[in-house]
Amino acid sequence: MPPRPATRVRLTLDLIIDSALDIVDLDGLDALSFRTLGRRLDVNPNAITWHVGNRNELLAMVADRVLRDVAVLGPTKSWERRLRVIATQFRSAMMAHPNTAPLIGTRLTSNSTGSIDIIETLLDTLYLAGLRGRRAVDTMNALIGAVTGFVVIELASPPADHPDEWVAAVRLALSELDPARHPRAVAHRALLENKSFMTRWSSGTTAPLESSFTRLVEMLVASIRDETTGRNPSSPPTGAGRARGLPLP
Amino acid sequence: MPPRPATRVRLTLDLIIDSALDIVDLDGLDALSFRTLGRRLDVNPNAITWHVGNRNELLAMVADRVLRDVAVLGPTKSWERRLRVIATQFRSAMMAHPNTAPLIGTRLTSNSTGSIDIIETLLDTLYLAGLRGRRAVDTMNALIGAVTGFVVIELASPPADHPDEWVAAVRLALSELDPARHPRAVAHRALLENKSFMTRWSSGTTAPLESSFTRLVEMLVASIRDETTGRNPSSPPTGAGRARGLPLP
DNA sequence: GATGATTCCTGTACACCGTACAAGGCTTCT
DNA sequence: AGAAGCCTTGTACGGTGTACAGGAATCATC
Repeated sequence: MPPRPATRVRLTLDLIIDSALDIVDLDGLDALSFRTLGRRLDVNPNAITWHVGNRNELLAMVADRVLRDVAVLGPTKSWERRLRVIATQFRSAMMAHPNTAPLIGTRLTSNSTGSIDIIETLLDTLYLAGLRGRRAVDTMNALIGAVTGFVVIELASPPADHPDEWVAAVRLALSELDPARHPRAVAHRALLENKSFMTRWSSGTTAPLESSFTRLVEMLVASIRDETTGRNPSSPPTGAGRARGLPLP
Repeated sequence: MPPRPATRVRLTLDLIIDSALDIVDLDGLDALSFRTLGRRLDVNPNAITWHVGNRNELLAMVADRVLRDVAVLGPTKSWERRLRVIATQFRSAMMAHPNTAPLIGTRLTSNSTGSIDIIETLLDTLYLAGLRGRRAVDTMNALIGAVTGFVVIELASPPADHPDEWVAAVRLALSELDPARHPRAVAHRALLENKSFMTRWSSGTTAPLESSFTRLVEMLVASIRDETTGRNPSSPPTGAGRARGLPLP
């Protein structure tokens, strides 16, 4: 190992955030401290404090970094496709850094510049779909809350303490279901095992709820479409037949 | 103030969880530590450790307590009403203890007994609506994820450090919107101010997104209804049959 | 009722955390 | 060269979770 170089590398906010994100990705949110970060950057922990001011602010910056490139898309596609793209874009961004999910779901703050772009894009898309005014804003909120919320919960992490016995407990509870008390659950058992909220033992990282997520997006899109249909011929709903499960002419 | 009674009050799990929840409700999640809890119960902190084993497990217990009584309803109502009731029930439960939102949104664990009941109720309700098998499970997941996720994010907390200047920053960003770059946002500014994700400065505790939440629930319900009532308003793309606003039996 | 085991609680100790504060080097401008 | 700022280090403090050893209380059993 070479001795420390004569000229120190200057610390940058970008460098700090990148390293912080690396630590979180690798070892989880709890592993991120000024000391670990300082060790990784070969720098006194307080140097980092000087740049970011505060642990909370550091976490906010990390969260912003994760969501940086969501919803920058050209105005090309139909509103349905746009909504789908934005939703999956967001999910992909979070899936790339699953350990940051608690950050996104927990704090109100978010870099104002980026979020305004998202809002603009969403409002414009909903305008395209035929929604106006208060209804458009409410719909946008419903979309944002549902999609981001779903993914945050999908990525919730299992208990770090005694994972194995916890897995065993969940499996046992599922296998011991009483057909008299929980007939529906019994009937769907195979579909529930590790594949549904509350009956899974893996986080979305290793056991993604992909089909449920697209189902959610399709429900939301369909409800907008059905509501505004009649005034908007724009797109012959691509994949609508599959989504709605109806026999199409 | 009377001196400490001769016979100590025995510590109970219930007592511990109640006190923990009190602390969280009053002073937030960060204020909950074994020491504060021990002080409140007039007990050595390690006594609590003995009962709960672990901080994480304590938090899990608190989360379970909050969601204890969700979705225990008679089989009476129509499936639409049932879904609405469950959704609002859940939201009310969380609103009663907003500071626990990060817990619910962050950890995978949940008391298995209670959650099976919720799953049973939901599956049964969706069966009533006409959904079967894999599709029913996916829909259930979509509902759970969307509803709980929405509320968790709605209750996300503002930065505790410098609240005032942060509020000012958000307001400023909103007032400085460039009509050229963000026309839709400008047009809806009044509807956005503190009333939408990313453009609000208060958490859902003081500024609930009520109308957006009911909008979400209605979208989800409508999409199920339109999908399963098929037959009569079907073939949406032709525009002849409006799928919206028809009163249902 | 005495005895022994189990349950419940206290005390102490340790490593780690965020952060406040003083002081030192380095860069850059004058 | 000197001054002024930015950037970094060192030290210290009160707080955290938790491991561990032991004391007290309760209970079961003889």
